[in-house]
Amino acid sequence: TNSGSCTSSSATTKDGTASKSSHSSAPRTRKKRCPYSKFQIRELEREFFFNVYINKEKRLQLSRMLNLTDRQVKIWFQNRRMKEKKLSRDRLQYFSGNPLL
Amino acid sequence: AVMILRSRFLDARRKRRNFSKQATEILNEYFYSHLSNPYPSEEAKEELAKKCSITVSQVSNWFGNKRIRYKKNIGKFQEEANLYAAKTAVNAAH
DNA sequence: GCATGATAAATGAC
DNA sequence: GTCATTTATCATGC
Repeated sequence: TNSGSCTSSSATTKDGTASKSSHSSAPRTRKKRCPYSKFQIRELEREFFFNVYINKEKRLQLSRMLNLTDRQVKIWFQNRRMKEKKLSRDRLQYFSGNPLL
Repeated sequence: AVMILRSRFLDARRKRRNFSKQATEILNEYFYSHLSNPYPSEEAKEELAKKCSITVSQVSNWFGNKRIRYKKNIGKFQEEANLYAAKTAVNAAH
């Protein structure tokens, strides 16, 4: 649904060394949250199912294929692991006090 | 039967239901009486969850949403803030 | 039509 | 690495 608005490039160009300037407080603008496409999610989920922890090598490969940064892929896996943990907790709580079991 | 429960669990998550009036009351009381530091500890969250009959995650969600939405538009919540400020003042007097 | 609860990217503490 | 959080977005209630 979203198309090309968020694809890669935005802040990745040369990152960092912008050191130049912005004196003291450089509250570098927080990167705007951009939802990933269905395709990106499918590929990320596929790899996650295969391996909850991803190699550096596969991470680079996947980031290139999906037009994401390695950092974004890394963060996605971290968040995805947290989601899995929360799902487990919720399942336990939901099915524990169930009258039909 | 298991499948029914499974599906029921799956769509029970994003399907939103408003909290009870009493629950919102309790959460707001805590929020506005800790306005300088509206970050309840894990223990406080558990107690709030129990009193509101909701989960700890739901308490965290509520405070996360409340903090950002309050910060983004303090004016809109001014009336509400005064209301609960007065309420906690009365409670303190008793 | 917004208010509200839940989820998805992104950051930072540790 | 985990994990609480911020922020925008999503989906629903009314």
